[in-house]
Amino acid sequence: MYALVDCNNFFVSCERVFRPDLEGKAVVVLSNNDGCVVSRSNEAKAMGIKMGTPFFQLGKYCRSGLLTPFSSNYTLYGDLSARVMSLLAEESDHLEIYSIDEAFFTLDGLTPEALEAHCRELVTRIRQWVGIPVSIGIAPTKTLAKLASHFAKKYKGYRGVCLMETEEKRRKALGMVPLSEVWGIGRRLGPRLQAKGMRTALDFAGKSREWIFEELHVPGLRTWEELNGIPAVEEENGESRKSICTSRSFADMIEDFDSLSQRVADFAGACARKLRAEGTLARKVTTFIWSNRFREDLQQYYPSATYCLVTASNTNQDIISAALKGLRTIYKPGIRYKKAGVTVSDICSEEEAAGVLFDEGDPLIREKEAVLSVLMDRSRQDGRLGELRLAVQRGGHYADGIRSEHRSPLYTTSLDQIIKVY
DNA sequence: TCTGGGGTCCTAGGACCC
DNA sequence: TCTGGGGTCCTAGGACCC
Repeated sequence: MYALVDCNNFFVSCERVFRPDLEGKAVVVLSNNDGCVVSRSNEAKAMGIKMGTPFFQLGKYCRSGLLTPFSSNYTLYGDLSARVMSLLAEESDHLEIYSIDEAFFTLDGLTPEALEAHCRELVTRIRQWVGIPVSIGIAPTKTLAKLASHFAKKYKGYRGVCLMETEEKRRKALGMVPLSEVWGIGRRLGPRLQAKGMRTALDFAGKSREWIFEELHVPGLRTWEELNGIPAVEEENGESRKSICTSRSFADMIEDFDSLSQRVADFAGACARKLRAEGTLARKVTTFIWSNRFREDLQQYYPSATYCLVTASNTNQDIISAALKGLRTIYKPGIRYKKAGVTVSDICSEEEAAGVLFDEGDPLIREKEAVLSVLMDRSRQDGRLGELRLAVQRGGHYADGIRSEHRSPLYTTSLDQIIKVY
């Protein structure tokens, strides 16, 4: 049996940990740039505020005090997530962290009832020790466990834990769930299947294997098997990411090459830093720039360019210069750009990168550049020095210049704040 | 005025090989 | 005049997830 732990309204719950006065009130957390709603309290959901609503449309609620908005504070959410996950790690045999607010785990040698009792205890403990409300679903496959956790969240009677262990419960649950709420059926597939007369997850699970494969191929068949109690979703090997992306929308549109290249250099620098942090290197660097897709009156343009390094690297110099080469090939004057980003891919470990046959670089220079990148990392962390960076970079935090007008303090990770709180 | 960011997997089609 | 068969690898685009 798989258990799925899902933190309820996670970002909002994180903000409430340090603002208990907001319990029972309508609260939303906004995306970067204070762009749109990405997390809602139950009260905000009840007001009819949808996921993804542009924040500027909620001005009337905020001004009248009916709604409290927060800019996103990922340092805070990451820290509280780590606390929840470490608690779960202590209490389970095999924990698979699926996202910032979700994790699967198994427990060997327990009856379903004992597992359910254990999960009830966990719900209580996580609420007491970390302050975050969670729901847990237990079922024979991950997709069913996800469904069970939705039930646990939706119906108070479950007291946070829904066990779906029998065939009877499975069929009953599937019959109640609209198809589009199933894990793996998204906003395209849902309507498409509905048009074919399917309404609930049970309708879908009742189709023949052949029909599903013909219509939906491998991914659809996986979902179908999972709903029918056959495990088909593998664990993701979280060890090595296959790509790393850093991108931002700008508060204002950018037209000139120099400003854009400063941003791209900073995004590339952030990608290089993320590579160094996990001890990997990349061979491909993709630069992309986007015009403003909401401004139909302006010319649209969404180009990207990939530059392949001869030798995999994670130094600021290599990644930034590759990203700028890409930018030069796609930049077109006269377009007003709203967003840009850099993705590094074809990622390998240091051992794999070493011993390349046709290595064109000078090893001594590479060594020096690697040392310089490490010094740049340190200069960012150590406020005394000021930030050491390449002249082409804009500097400061790469997220500077985007709106963040409702940000909460770094309650758990800034020493000043920790002293205030305690 | 203001509309997010970061991932994964699969498939089809093209380029290339012998 | 007539022009095969069987592979692999890469990429772009589309679907999904949080």
